[in-house]
Amino acid sequence: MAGRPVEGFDTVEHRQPMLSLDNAYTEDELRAFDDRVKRGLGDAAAVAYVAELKIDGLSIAAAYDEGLLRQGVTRGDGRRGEDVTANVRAIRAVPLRLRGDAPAHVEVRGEVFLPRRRFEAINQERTDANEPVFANPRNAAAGTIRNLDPALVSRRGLGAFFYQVVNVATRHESTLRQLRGWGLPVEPHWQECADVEALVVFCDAWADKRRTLGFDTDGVVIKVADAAARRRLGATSKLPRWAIAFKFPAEQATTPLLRIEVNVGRTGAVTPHAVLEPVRIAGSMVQLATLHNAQEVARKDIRAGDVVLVEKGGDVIPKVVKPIVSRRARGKNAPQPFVMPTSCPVCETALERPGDEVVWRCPNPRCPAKLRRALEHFASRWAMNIEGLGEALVDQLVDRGLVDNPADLYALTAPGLEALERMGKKSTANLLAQIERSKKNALWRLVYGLGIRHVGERGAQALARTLGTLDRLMVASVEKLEAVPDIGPVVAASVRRFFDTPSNRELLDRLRVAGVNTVGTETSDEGESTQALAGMTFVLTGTLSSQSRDAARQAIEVRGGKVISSVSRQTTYVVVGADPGSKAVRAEVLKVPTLDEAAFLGLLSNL
DNA sequence: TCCCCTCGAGTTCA
DNA sequence: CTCGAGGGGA
Repeated sequence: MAGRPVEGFDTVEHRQPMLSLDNAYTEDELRAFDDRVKRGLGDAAAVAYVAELKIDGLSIAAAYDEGLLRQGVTRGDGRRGEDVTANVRAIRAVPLRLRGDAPAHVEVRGEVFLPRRRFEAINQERTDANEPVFANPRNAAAGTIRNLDPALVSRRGLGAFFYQVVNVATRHESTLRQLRGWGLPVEPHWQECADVEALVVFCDAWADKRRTLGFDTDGVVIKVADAAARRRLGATSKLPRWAIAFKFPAEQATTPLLRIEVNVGRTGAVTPHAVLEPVRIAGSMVQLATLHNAQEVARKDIRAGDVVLVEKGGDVIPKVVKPIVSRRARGKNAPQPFVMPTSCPVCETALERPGDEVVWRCPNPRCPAKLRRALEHFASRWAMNIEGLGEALVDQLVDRGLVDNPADLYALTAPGLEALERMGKKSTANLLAQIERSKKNALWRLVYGLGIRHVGERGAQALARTLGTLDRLMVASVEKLEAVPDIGPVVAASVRRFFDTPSNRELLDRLRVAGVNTVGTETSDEGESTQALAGMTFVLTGTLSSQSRDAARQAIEVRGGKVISSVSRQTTYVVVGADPGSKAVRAEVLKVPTLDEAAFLGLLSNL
């Protein structure tokens, strides 16, 4: 849709062509530009520049007569653009009337963009309405500005930043101040750089910092600061010689997919992931990316040996977007479609896929991979919370045959542990103390730690709270289990099956003998405190500076509130920290009230 | 039976 | 964080 001429807009010739800029992709190219500028000016002294963030939107020219917005034109091909005046008027960020001492006739240029939050919200709405989503904020902004309905443009919530006054040559810094004085928005992070070294520092810093901004930037626009120097440098037929665009390294990259491997999870789920030729994306080297399941691999037709497009969006977790089919080898060496293995990569048991599920699983209860994952889960923070028992240690314990199931952890001894790599006296003592401490955990932690299918933290809490003791849980009939709040037929059957399995009963007997708590509940957190947040549900997103997410969660829970993981219309508040994710957007779409950190702390303290 | 709200499970890099 | 799917109310 972007780029295609839309019927209904007049074509307008720019009085001054809107030039594009030369690009620099590396520090070296930046220095080369500096050298050209110095040569052009005929002296080797340091040249001062102004660096501005390059907004990833669409360029626009706005003409004001007697201070009133007369016309808005898109960049088009640089010589002629489309008259989109009605839509530009509908952008709140663009003033209809200039303030202060604006000249009688003035044309300003800037960039119209869609803030990321609005972009996400609009795509969410489009998803809900079963409409195609926009690929990125720039396309969405372009689509919006070329839409024929100004009311819709207004609703979309476009932003704008201005950076140029046509035919007025002052020092760039004064131009920006002037624009602001007239009431036009100016991107505030621009900076004067005394020389090319300062430029390099600026570009480098913003390559990362830009992610904290609410809008997309794709680089830094660099201009010679001094107006007289700019005039002397002039322009080629297409490009000014006094400016350049430094482009940030992309958030996407293409890289060869070396091979597809499969992983075995705690539940036996076998999931494929891509092993990539390491590639730098958004500041870190990416080497692995999950492919979720065989269906997904087939749907995207991703093959080992393909060159693939990988991205790391707002999210941290990289994903394979698609194969670059045009770069796929042909003939004898052509990559072959991925074939899901039929047996477990670790224990070679034939994989099973129940009914119409998507996920293949290893059914072997003694599969070493499952055992490792199960032990890690048992020891994890939200289960038995045994600090120091992580992946590396679990591997050693299993490899040496010291641990075959969670009960074996309680039989570990100091000499046995000290024989392991990186386990001195101190680490050993700490670990044994942690294991000892875990015996006093609340019952629900044990129930959760067992890793019963479909029983997560909440399910475990419901079961422990309602049934009270492990003995009652173990013998509870399916009917009795279904009577537990939030437990339905699937979970009930899964619990029953777990406790009907002899090896599991044996495991529990051994845990009991070892002294692991099978009756009590967590120290009561009701009664003592106020229940000021009773009946309220909260969703947390982003990072809070005052406390960890767990602490925030506890703070809510001791006051009787509930913390849930996804936003719905029923959610009371969404607490938005720094760098929030999609939940903040969903809150906006669903019109759920949000609290910033200060408001959240205020709520907690005012009780 | 449908739909909305939740929960469970798997996941990357430094 | 996201996806898929279970639970439960309408």
